[in-house]
Amino acid sequence: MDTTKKRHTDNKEADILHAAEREFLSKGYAGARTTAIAEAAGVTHAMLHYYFRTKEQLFKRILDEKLRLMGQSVLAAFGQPELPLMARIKDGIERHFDFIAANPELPRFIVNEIFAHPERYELMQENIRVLLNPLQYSLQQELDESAARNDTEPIDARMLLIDIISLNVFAFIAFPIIQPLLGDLTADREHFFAQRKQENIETIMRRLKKL
Amino acid sequence: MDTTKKRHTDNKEADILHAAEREFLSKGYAGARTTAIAEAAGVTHAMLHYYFRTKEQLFKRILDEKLRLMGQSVLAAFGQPELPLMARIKDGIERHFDFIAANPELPRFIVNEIFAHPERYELMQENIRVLLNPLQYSLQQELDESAARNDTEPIDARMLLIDIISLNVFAFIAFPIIQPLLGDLTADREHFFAQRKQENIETIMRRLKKL
DNA sequence: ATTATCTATAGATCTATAGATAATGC
DNA sequence: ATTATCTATAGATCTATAGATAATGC
Repeated sequence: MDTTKKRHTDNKEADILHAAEREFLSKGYAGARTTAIAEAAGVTHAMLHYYFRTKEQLFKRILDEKLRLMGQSVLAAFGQPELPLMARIKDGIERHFDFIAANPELPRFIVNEIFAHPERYELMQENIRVLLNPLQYSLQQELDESAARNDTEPIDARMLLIDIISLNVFAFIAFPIIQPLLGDLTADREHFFAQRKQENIETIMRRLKKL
Repeated sequence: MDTTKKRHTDNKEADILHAAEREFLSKGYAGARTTAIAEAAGVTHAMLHYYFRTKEQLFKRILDEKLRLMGQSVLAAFGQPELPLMARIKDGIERHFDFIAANPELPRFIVNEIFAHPERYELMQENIRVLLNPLQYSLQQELDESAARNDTEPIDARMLLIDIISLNVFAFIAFPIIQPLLGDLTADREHFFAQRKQENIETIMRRLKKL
């Protein structure tokens, strides 16, 4: 029947997970329907509870996976130790931007669900901290050394990362709002985001530049 | 009974609107319950439908008001025509930041509900465009003149506004995510956001500075 | 024997309305 | 007479499970 998007495998558990991901990412926990997930997965509704027991447990599987993915994306983006500092940061901005561009629903999903239920986040916090702390410290050390050499402006590595993530993420999150307001600028979606990427690099490079 | 947060007025319609705002802003449309709104407003559930007919209509009242408020906040922030360009932009960043700080739930709410149902946005689009277009054009003109005098770097006004809004909004949206990761930095919430405000001003001023 | 799947339905909400009653404004 | 309010309930979902049946692996 539906050979279009979600061609079902012979693995119903995987089909359910895949359908659940799409449903939860687009509708959020409260808006998602287990019946819709079952239908999209091409299984009867009872199967969903057979494999995952409850809606909450199925959701937790998806959320945890996405949290880990989000943390790793930051790590992967900036973990190019062979490059000199400024090139490494520029490269990191691009990699992180590309990751968000490939997963534009992710930030909204995570931000919302953690806001709605902060307790869902508790178990993952430590994992993500362990993942990101080394990056934070090594980046801070490099920034300090570079500033000591008068190559760049001194800055807190955490503030720099928030700057980068803010610039990279927000345009994707807010696109449905700004698109109708900026018709011509956003008419070509690809081109608009290519411009945003360059703008973000330029903004951060200037933030670090010694004047 | 509950003299704490939502002391009810003698105006039940206003009480319902007030309770609906809190419920919708914190839970979103899908997560909000009309029974919870009625209870918080101290009215019987049927009154909600008497005044607003449906959940959707009540929601639309809140969403439209918030959309208008969000648009006006940008206009109000940057509409200080007596100041020279750079001072005006710096002042605008601060005003806009303070508005978000006073309404930290607003961006998430708007962004989510428009994403979930873009059609809800259609009627308001034109209003907001009319509101913001003059700002965009006058700002662009000033930026062009300033760049022509070699005082600042040339930039598209829309890109600059996206930069500012990204930086100002994202830390509030993502606070529940980053707080546990940056324990010491975010321990004092007020202080953290005061730092963010200065960081955003610095970043944008440097973006515009002629090197 | 165990695992996977289906049908049918319980039980819990949630939105919405019908219809009666009380309050209010001429 | 009109507007505001309450009680009671219809009707629609939605999650979850019970229990039967089919498929699978030794």
